[in-house]
Amino acid sequence: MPKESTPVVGVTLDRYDRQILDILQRHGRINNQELAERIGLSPSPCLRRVRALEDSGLITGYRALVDAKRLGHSLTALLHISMDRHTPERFANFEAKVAALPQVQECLLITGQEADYQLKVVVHDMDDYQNLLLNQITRIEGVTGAHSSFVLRRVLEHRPVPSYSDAPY
Amino acid sequence: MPKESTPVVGVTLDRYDRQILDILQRHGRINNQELAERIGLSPSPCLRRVRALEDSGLITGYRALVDAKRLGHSLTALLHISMDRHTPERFANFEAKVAALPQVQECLLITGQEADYQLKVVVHDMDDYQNLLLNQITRIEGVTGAHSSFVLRRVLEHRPVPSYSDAPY
DNA sequence: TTATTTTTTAGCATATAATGCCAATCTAAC
DNA sequence: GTTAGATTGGCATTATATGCTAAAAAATAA
Repeated sequence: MPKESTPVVGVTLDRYDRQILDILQRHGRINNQELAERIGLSPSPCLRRVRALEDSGLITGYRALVDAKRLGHSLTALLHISMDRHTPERFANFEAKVAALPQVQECLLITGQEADYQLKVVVHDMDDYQNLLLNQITRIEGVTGAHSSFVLRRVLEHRPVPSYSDAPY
Repeated sequence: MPKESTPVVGVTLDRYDRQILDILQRHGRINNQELAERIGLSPSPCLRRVRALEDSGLITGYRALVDAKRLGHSLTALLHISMDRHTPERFANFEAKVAALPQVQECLLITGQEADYQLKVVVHDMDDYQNLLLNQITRIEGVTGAHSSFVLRRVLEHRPVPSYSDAPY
């Protein structure tokens, strides 16, 4: 085990792996040759490491980012949802209904007395939002409350998860 | 303009473009040949369209997704921050300070009386969180309040932005 | 420290994919 | 229908990914 390696849950990363993760989180479609150059390895071991990170499940996928506003979705909202009862059935049903709504970008189960879920939704305009909220979301069984915040500006988004080396231990 | 096209702010998309956007948002590293097959075009026009979507700014980038938990970040929190004054200087300073913290995955300026910003942060454990909150974030000039929610489970994440055709108009 | 084992690498050959070009096809307007 | 413009498919070329092997590096044991 190299001295610079980082033992984590089932994975051991050295500085090459950390660099790969960092670069791919910023430039997900970089080709293997340039990635290899940037981390200071030749292409073949570099590719082997990328494949290993994918196979290990540490890299879970790749996504293109699109400009939602330019696609016509000018409104992004955070929706905090409260449920009446905290039973697995209630939750499972809610989650299935929400998963069927393409406007829902994200759904997190969270702690807190004010809400059980936070949804992030994108819609065309306020009319669409009202329709989504009143006709879709609040009609899901068990939903007792909904509180909306609107995103005025996206200051930071899609930032890389820190490598362990960023942490102060 | 083809009959199936979708006029948006400065962009006109037909079904091929919409399919490309949808597929690349799910499989950001798919190769051009397979992408071309899936949308029913030959590779060369397919690639030309992808480049056009990138050049137009509709596709803003690509990201690898990593499993934060397996990287040692077992705690994800949503942090709602209130500011004393809503001046550009206050905001700019806060945003710069927050951008320097690698644990901050996302920072959104939002509406609402309870908070001005929502941060999404990932940390190793509750000790780290406490340290981040008390020693870093609440010490930023102008921060008057912070309220934390913790993410219990990620139900949905990184979903594709709906193509316009998903909308009911 | 030195010898031995194990792991990882670089380089090359081969397979696969991306890119640029052009004739043919399709679309939209007249 | 006819024409003008845009888009496509196929091909040649260039670039990249992948698999293999010998060499190098790292880890382990003596």
